[in-house]
Amino acid sequence: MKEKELLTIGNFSEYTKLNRSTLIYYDESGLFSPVERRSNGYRYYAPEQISTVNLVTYLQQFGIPLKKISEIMQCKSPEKTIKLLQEQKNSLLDKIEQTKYLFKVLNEFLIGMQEGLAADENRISVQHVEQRAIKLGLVNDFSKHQPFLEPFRKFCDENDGSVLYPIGGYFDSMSDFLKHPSEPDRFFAMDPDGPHIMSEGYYLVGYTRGYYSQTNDLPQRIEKYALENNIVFDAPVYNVFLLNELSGVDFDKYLLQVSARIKTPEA
Amino acid sequence: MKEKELLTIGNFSEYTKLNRSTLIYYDESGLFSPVERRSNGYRYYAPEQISTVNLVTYLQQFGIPLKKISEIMQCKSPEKTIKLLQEQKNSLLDKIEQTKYLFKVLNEFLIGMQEGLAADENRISVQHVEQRAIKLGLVNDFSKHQPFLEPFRKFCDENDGSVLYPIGGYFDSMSDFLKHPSEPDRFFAMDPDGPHIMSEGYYLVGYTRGYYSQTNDLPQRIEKYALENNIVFDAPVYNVFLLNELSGVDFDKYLLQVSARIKTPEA
DNA sequence: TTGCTCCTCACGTCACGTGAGGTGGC
DNA sequence: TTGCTCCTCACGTCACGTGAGGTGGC
Repeated sequence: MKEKELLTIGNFSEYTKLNRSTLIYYDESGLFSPVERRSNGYRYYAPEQISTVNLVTYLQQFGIPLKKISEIMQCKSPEKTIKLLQEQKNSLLDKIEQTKYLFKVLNEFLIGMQEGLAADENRISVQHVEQRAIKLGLVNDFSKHQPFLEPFRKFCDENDGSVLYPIGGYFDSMSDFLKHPSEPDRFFAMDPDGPHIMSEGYYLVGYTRGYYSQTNDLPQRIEKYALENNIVFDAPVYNVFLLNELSGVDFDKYLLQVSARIKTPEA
Repeated sequence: MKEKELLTIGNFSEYTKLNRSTLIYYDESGLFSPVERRSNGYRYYAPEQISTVNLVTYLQQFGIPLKKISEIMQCKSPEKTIKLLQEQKNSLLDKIEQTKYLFKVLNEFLIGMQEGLAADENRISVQHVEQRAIKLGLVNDFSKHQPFLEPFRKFCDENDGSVLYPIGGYFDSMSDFLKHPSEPDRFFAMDPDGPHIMSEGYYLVGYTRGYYSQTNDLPQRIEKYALENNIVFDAPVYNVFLLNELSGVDFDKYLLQVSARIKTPEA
């Protein structure tokens, strides 16, 4: 009666949706074995073992490695297990937050790329820009021996090594930008949860192609355009690479967008 | 000047927080290589490559395998990349939902275990139970050759193989439970998002130890207790294993909790 | 010259998946 | 007897981590 209800590995695999090789692996590693092993080596599982192996699958999905799961199921202390599961609860919460964060980063990437692809890159023009949350870094110090590296590293360290949004350069004023266009006063991250804002309003926007930190003659072109069109700069100036490795362009053709805040034009 | 700013693998590893061996692996697999390779085999990275390798790290965290990342960064079609990233956005959303779900499952496990550990398992008693969301399965058919398996499988298939909450047995009435205590009328999952409810009210609650689907003399004990105490059963009856593989008890000592709804006692 | 860094194998790890080649059950 | 299922190796995969043993740079 009981015998008749035992399942071969093939059937058990069907019921549990686990691959044969997975079941064999679990058996060999001592994590989960069939109730019966015949002399010919055949494995036979009891129907109730479906629940048991389901439990293994859950724990695994909670992020617990098989070795630990083995320990748990051998462990004779429920208090220890509860403590471990409590910790796992917290790590699941962390994972949710982390994934939400990654989602927003990905979104920023996409927005940037699409903006870059749609950009009329040879034109300099006044554009109205919506308010946007960002995270400003501390003031950069380019006086050290390695102009680019040290400040950049510091900025990364400020966010203590955690993931960072696409990063751009920030200049307090147009004159700063003109003086040292590849040495921003600060770095900033396009973090939609950031504590600072890139304020809504009118910006003079221009583009140029090149590798990171290359600005070519764009600063001069922007300055000239402003002069010719009676545009008065406000502060600040933002630099962002909209197209880069991701966009299938060559490394010396990355698209830099410069947005310089201006005094509202009398329209 | 430019030369001076190149970084050895050790420095680059420090800046990027990536292990040396990871960088070597990326180089060997053609995913990401240093700008310069000297004749002695030394690798030299440009500071700007920090951004590049950061991008790799992002994509990886989005859940894209390295091989695909390689393709993306070689790919000359931004449209294709955008499409892929859009898909990844959706899969991140799915992952968030899935993790939230797992969090709730884990919580149910913990609640069950703690209830099981705190239970006064030799006593039968009337307990007030709060309302709880659950998911009821379809009506079981135990007439087939494999009494337990077929219905259980069907229940799992109803939720098309997705993760399931701790599962219990549901009986339409006390008489059903007494007639066939190990063949519930339906299965149910302790899904806090489930469409059904285990309604708030008074239940006669008892416990017994044994392997899955073992009820021992608990049905009779409950019946006797009810008779002696003038308790009138309402419907339904719920069976749940509170302590199992997870709790460090032997497999023949799992703790079954039976909760039978009763007519509100005149207190 | 010393000590540190870099190099290249080679092997380990985790959780399986994929055959090859052979036997067993109905 | 046929065809299907089961078995045991052995090797592959993915994304690295960890030495061993040796050379190079300052």
